[in-house]
Amino acid sequence: MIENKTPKECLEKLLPVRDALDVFQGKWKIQIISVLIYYENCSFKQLKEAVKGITPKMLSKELKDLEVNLLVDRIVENTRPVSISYEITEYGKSCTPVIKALYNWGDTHRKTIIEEIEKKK
Amino acid sequence: MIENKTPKECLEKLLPVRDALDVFQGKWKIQIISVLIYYENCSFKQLKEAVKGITPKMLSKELKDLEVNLLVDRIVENTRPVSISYEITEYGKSCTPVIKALYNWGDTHRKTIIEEIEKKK
DNA sequence: TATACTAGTATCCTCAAGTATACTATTAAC
DNA sequence: GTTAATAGTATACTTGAGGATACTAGTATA
Repeated sequence: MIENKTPKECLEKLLPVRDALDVFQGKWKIQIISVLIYYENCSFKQLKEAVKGITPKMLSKELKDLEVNLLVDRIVENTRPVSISYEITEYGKSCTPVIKALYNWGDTHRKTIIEEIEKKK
Repeated sequence: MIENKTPKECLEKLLPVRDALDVFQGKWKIQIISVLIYYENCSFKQLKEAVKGITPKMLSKELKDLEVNLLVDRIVENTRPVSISYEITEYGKSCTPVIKALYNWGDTHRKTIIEEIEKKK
């Protein structure tokens, strides 16, 4: 432990991280946001297909959570039949750096793990 | 949905994100890594205090997971009594951009939420 | 009228994450 | 030999995330 670093400062650095983790908690939210940033908007069905393995129940629940946090809009268009689309909000797009960081790390991590396995052979 | 964007490309962009999420899953790992990046190394007790709310059982389990993923080292020093410290590995430091992105987002998010509440008054 | 598609909801279930609390081994200091 | 500190482990429990499956409402189309 480095002595000039204080528990107080450590806690202060941790608080915003905890806030972010609260919002992104779980297996699906970041994935849904990623897909919506990629496509800008898409239907329930398209989301369900893009986020592999998610059940309609979870997708529905997670979308509601994301709406509450102002990251996603649910748009009902008055066509016939009504078409519903989910859009990333401007605010939702602010998640891009988080997703990019996760992408880069995940990409490197996969390569690192493969290297480790090769070494052990 | 933007037509020139393909489900295939979308999936490719999502895969590394999923890999990262797998490793960071849960309420505690990112927080532990954050603290260890801040302090570089610290004892079990210091970690327990820095990561507010974590129980020794969870901390112990999460540290083992992080060791398996090569992000953290458990160092036993042959002093008397033996002192044990947890260190972030060089590889573990590669999480820094992820944590910074989460920090920045969480910081902004808190301000955004406060603004929203003010608006509604 | 029957079939099919979209956008979900309803129900039941499992399991792992996380909590609460107590306890242990080792050593030091008094 | 008693108290205290560190580094955990043990046990019992709860809860919610997530999974599996089936179902519904609304509309279109053949």
